[in-house]
Amino acid sequence: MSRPRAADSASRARILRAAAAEFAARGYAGANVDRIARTARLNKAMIYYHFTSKAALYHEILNDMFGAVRRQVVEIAQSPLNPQEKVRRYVAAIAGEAEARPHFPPIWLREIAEGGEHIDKATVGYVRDVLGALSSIIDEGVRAARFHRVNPMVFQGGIIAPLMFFFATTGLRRRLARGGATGAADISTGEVVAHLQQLALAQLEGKLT
Amino acid sequence: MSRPRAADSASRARILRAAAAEFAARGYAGANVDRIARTARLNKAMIYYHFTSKAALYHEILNDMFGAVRRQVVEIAQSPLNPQEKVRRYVAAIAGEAEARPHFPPIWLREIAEGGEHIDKATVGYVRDVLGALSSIIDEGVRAARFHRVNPMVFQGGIIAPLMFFFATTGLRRRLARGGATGAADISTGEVVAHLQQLALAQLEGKLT
DNA sequence: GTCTATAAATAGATAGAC
DNA sequence: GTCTATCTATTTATAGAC
Repeated sequence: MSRPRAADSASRARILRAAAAEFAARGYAGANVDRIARTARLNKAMIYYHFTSKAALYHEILNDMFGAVRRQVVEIAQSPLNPQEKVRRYVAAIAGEAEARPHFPPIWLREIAEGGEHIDKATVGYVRDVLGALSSIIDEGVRAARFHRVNPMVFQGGIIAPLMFFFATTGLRRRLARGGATGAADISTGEVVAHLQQLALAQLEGKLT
Repeated sequence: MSRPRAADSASRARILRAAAAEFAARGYAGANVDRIARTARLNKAMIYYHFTSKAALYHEILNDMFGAVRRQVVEIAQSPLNPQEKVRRYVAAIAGEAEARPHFPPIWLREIAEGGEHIDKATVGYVRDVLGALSSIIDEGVRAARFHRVNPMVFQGGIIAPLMFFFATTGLRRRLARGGATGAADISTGEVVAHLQQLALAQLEGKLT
């Protein structure tokens, strides 16, 4: 049998963990396969035993991220909750999946910066489904006369971009605070999520005008 | 005299333009000095004639970006406008400087992703001043009993992150639209700026609760 | 100021032993 | 499954001619 046993999967998992950290810290081009191997307490050849290439390794990490978000968001959209509650959970779900993966926010930010250079068809599908689920939640609220119609892309950007910004800047904000910047210090995840939930609902309920 | 004449400055400027585009597209680690030289219609040696290193070249671009934002924002904070108008102009100023430099949003997003790895003391100073100016605008509004007090960092993140997201995703959004995503198509800069101005003021004026 | 040529280091990927 | 050794290509940086 060629299927990996427990010990094999363990080293494969170590590679994935090490690679996620490396891609997050240095980006795709800056990531070093040899360093990934050392972090995983293995050698370079093992990476090419488990994965076809540096690119394939990266895609696996990318699709785990976007796949996890899609799963959560589609489930929320199909649930029997009311539209307001769905929006709150939508925000919390993205925050939750990002917080569960320290590499998520940096990799997400870099992909946006590259214009989605490494985004393959599978990833495009995930993003399409996430935006589709969001659209259906908004539609449901509009039909129930509780929401105003908003552009899903503008709405989504207003939520996910600040979220990724805050998760990714934890270290930088500390540094800025030491450099004399006001109010850059620690803000809790809960505060930011609550704030963005409120902001999201205020937009949908037309409280801005 | 060793000061460059017109022709010299022209090639220096071409290097800076080419480098900005390269760093934006591929990130610091991914940027290739030889490709920068070719884009600038020069050769690699000329880059090391005008700049001490790849890192020095990058810092010059970074500090031009953050310096421009600081100049604008400090001027707005010190102007005799009312606090609401200052907030509107604050949002528009960041959008304006970003739009004037196509490399600005991608480089900004990448720096956030790296936790400000390439941010030197000069850059930290710029960011500190920008947050300081924002804080003074908020304080002014609070004293005039027009604004509620908000955390400047949370507030700033809610504005600049969506702005950079939208500028950086122009190409990607078209691709997602072709891939079947709803509402991902073209949204104008004016719309996004107006939306974020409204969102900013709604927060400060306590319209969210 | 601008070029060619090259040094010196680094990195993705593979061969082949165990 | 795991390793060492190595090939090959790329890349930052510099020497030196014009």
